[in-house]
Amino acid sequence: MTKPPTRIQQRNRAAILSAGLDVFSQFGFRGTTLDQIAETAGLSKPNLLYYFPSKEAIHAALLERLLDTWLDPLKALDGSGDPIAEIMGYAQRKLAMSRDFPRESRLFANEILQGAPRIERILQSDLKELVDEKAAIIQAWADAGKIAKIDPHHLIFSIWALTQHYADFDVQVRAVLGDKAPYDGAAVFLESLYEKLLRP
Amino acid sequence: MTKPPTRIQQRNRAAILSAGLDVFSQFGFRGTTLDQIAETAGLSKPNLLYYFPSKEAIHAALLERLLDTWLDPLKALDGSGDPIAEIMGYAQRKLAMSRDFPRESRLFANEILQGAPRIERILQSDLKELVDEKAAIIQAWADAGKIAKIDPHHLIFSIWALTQHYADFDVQVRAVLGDKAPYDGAAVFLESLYEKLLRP
DNA sequence: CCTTGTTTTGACCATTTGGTCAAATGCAAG
DNA sequence: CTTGCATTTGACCAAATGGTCAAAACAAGG
Repeated sequence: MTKPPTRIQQRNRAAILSAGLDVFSQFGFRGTTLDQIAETAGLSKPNLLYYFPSKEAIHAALLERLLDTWLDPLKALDGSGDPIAEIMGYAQRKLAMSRDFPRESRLFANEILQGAPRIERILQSDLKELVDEKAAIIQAWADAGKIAKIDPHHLIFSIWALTQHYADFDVQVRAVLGDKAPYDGAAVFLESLYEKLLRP
Repeated sequence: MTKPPTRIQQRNRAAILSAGLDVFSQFGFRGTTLDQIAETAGLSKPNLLYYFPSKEAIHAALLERLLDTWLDPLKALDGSGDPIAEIMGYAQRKLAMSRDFPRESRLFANEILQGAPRIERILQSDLKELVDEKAAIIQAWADAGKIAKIDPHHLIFSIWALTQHYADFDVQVRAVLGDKAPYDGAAVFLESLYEKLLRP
């Protein structure tokens, strides 16, 4: 029986994960040092390693937590709902995740950029399975004439690309937009884009 | 007067830049080691440093070469051409760059993800200027009723996001698509998407 | 084949990095 | 206040890392 974590454990583990998210999402696994995480978390390096056995373990914990929630918006896409509203809702939920959890988005992006060594399996099994399932729903909608005929896989890719872009390329977006806030304009743009793309 | 490079110099500098592109584009600046580059280039580490004075210098040379060509497709967008064909052409050129130069795309993505420390200035000056100029052209087309009324900046972002996604998230795309080739489907999808989005 | 400049390398160095450990400190229940 | 466990830390280590340097190997023209 594992003992329940003390208050100190909860606080420090949370601080480490948040610090790790900060640093890993910016520099990737190999570009991140334990000292960086320790300093960001406000702990000494040996103290870090009292809570997590290794750099790998921190990274793994973050990835696991991420994968748990990352696909929720897609899972929520409901085959019995209104097609256009469902897809639109998915895109907007995903955009909200970019706005509210940009570090998570960048952590994921970094992992994929590096060839996804730690999650390739999951991509090929769980992710592919989920996407294929939802793509079939979208295909059925298209076949029934409820939405326009488009490739459902590329439709899903387009939602990923368009929404994550605002988190992953944040610096570039802000450099180009100056001081204008990105997300309101993005929401309007996406709404209009998918409205026109999906209308049969 | 600087001496012309010998054949050996040309060959080795090219090998180093190609190796650096391989490694930097995968692991980012901090995640990359000189030994990795040296091994990929088939040279010893001191020999590497005979051709480039430092890791920084290799990275800087790559970024400079990249920025030179990266914006060419957008520069080619012609205000006096046919609006829809021009934008469509830009999207397809950009998609071709993702297909033909995925390492360059990932090098850029890595740099932006890390906060663009080495190119933020350029983004804020040159890139913003270019984008604003082309956005004005697109805005004029919209005002004249030649294309639909959409936010030109977000339109440009959408082209970046949709095309670079296939290079930067290559692993994920292939995991989901299985063995189907991504780029033909992507080209068709983009064509249809922008056709519908832009038609007034 | 000799000279001169180019290219390559083995040995080396200081710093950084991931990680260990024994000892010290903090803390809460009895 | 003490005892026992949780927490923290300073000192340390081996390996990796970016980089240097003098000497060796090589190439080409005279």
